[in-house]
Amino acid sequence: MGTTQLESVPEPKYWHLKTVLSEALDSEFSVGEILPNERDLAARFGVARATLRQALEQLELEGRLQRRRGVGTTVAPPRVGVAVGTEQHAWPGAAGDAWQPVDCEQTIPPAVVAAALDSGADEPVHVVRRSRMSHGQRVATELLYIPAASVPGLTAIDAPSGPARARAVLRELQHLSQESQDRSVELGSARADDAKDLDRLPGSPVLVVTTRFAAEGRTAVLSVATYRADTCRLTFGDSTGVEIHHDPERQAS
Amino acid sequence: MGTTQLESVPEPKYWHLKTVLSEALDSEFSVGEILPNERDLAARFGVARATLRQALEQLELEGRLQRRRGVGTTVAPPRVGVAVGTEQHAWPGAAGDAWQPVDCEQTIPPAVVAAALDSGADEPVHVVRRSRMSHGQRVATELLYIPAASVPGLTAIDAPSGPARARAVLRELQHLSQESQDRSVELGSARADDAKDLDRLPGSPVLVVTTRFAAEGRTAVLSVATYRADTCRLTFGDSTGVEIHHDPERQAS
DNA sequence: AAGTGGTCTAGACCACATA
DNA sequence: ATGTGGTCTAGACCACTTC
Repeated sequence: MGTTQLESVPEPKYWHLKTVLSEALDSEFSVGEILPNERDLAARFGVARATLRQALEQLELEGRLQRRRGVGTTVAPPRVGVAVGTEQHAWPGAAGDAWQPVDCEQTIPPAVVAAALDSGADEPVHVVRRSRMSHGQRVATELLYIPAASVPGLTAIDAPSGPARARAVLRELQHLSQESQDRSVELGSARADDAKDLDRLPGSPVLVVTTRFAAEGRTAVLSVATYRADTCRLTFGDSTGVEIHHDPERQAS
Repeated sequence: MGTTQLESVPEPKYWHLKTVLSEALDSEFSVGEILPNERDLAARFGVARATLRQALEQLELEGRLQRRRGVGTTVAPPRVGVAVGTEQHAWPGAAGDAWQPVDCEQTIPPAVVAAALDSGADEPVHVVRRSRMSHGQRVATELLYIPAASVPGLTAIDAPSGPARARAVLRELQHLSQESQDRSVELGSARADDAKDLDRLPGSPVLVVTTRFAAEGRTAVLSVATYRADTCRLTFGDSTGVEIHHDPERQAS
């Protein structure tokens, strides 16, 4: 065929825009620098603001940009690696883990959680809330579901709620001997309360890490940890993790 | 306070819409069923189509819906758990792994990859492309970057490219003795070629699993695997993984 | 040809942060 | 008060699948 292949599959404007912006970020901007506002940027590229926003959204999803209402759009630092797989046979709350107890209450868990705990559906459990900092920033919140059977020695002498209670529950947990732990990671969107903790808007993308700790043949603890997907790279395994980000579309030649 | 708290923080329409739809999906629809089209749905809820789409986008992100251009919107099955952390000290291509070699070529890697391989920036490497099926569906594509030094016994007698070549490279890899492997997981958006492999549109959310395999004190293989974030739940560790999805916003009472 | 989801426009108003 | 990003509208046209 002697004919020239001219854009038989024209790429969407926002996609092209994203590529252009991405290259500009690499070459002309430095971390923390603020970009022109959306209206100006849209005008500069000759597109509607909604189209420009579609490109910005993807760049934010990829961790290249950070947008804050009322403030502006800034160039994001590279994602921070947060270790998830380390403490192999330790319980939550073991010495030196990265989490900070926030609160604790005793309630009936959601149906899906009760099922995973294979406890009765109406059985109340301890729910410990913790948060995790990294590089001076809140990167995750966690809910720990702990059946009463997992902390038999727990007394009522401590405060019925609050950080002190949370620490008491976790302390009691250390007495169990752990058999195994299963972990899974999936994409989710932040619930209202998690979003608030993470300083994001509700619905922002998060990585949900669900861990089930087993002891004495049953599920002793269920942890649901919610990490900011825009700023976090979850690392597993032996060492500190690889650092590969935003693969350029084309290979260097 | 005797006053009634009336929506001092009114939630966005699309957020409320998402909640309503989510509940409808739980109670009134079954997996695979097709929803009314976007124009009808928008009219039914009295919102603009763009607003309705914002709700649908989030539900798709959470793996509750599947949308296909020209076809319609269907209720998605629960996410499939795909094991990522199993073969602890095995190389890619070891007997019984879940991957299928697709192609192989020898090129200069992107700069970020070259850096992670700590090889010279202009050093060509073998790039093996593989794909992974699960439950009859393509769930991931992978690029393996393998420096020539990692496969010293490789001969040129096989085809210079194609699946046969890929298998030859992987076979050669098994001779090395592995020291460690690091893994990390982060959110990304599908590049054009990956999107095609995964039967998604470019830019759709993916989970990028980067694994570095070490041998003889250096990086022997770098794997960048791209999983469909809408359909996959990545599982690690001892067993098959927990199954918790779409936590209802409020706890059961 | 008809129907679907995907892209795009040119506006408007709102919530939030900052000065 | 001003400026930012976030939400929302009512259209239009395009790409794709199916009939």
